[in-house]
Amino acid sequence: MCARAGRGIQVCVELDQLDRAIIRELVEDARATYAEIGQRVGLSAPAVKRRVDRLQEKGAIKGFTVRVDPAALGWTTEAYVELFCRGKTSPADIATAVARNPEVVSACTITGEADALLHIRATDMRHVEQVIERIAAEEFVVRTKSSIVLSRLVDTPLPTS
Amino acid sequence: MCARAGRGIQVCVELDQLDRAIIRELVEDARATYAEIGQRVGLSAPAVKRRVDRLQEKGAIKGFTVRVDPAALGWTTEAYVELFCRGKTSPADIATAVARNPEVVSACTITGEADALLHIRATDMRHVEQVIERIAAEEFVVRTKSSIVLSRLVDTPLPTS
DNA sequence: GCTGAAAGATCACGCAG
DNA sequence: CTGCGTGATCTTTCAGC
Repeated sequence: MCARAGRGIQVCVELDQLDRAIIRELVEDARATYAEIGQRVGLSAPAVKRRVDRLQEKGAIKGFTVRVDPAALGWTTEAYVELFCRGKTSPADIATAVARNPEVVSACTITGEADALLHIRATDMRHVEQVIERIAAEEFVVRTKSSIVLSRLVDTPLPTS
Repeated sequence: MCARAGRGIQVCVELDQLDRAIIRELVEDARATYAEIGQRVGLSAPAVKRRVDRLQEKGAIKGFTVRVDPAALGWTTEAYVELFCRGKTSPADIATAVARNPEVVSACTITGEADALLHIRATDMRHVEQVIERIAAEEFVVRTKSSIVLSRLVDTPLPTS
């Protein structure tokens, strides 16, 4: 994933400072015009477009989307669920089981006592309960441990530095 | 946040099916043209734009961004950290402390044994350790419990239903 | 990086439920 | 009275060079 740049400095997929500046701008406002972005980072509009296209081809930019307020769409309740699985459960098993539940917005295998951690968004507490029940019913799940989110303090897709 | 609609049915900030369809399209590709979105949802381009503007004013749409591959930017390591705080620690205290660390991409107070759960993105394991140390050094933090992410299975901003 | 042709955004206006 | 569609105009994109 990471390659060695000309000067011998470790750089990830060859992103220079201009690429990073462009991405910063796009994270802020992905509908800004190329001319506007170019002005901020010191490039012409076509140059910005070429770099954005290249970043998309390289996979650094995976697409453009909209920042939505979950509450406005009715997703007012969220929970984190630790999954304790039996002996030989593969990440793939967990992935397929979890993929059947659209309410699971994030899932990963982790170190520690639990095997996986899920992040669930639901419409209300009853809905959360239903999702947890459905997941707990999977044959490889031994036990679950849930934490309801009381208040969200931070939510950004990436570190802002 | 939620208001009562004409017929007495509970609707969140008055989003109808067309608004939801438009948001679905924008989540998929926020750089799609209004004409293209209009074609998919059965509206003209100006009508789509008007609705998008209105959704932004209402706060349902908070902005447009780019989906970035964290690994491409060097954020290859992630961890979840449970925070155990002393007696009377307010969410605001946690928020301000956590805000000093850009590596914390998500933070919330939760039910259960721990008081808060943080999601950290870092460049490597040493970096994770540094961030945890810095947070653990906060005066109100009694103890932390960390889980390193082994492999990410799911990562979407919102439920896809 | 610049330029020109093609495409999209945006606005005012007229019209329907 | 709110909301959609149409057509004119202005801006942006994008492929030459």
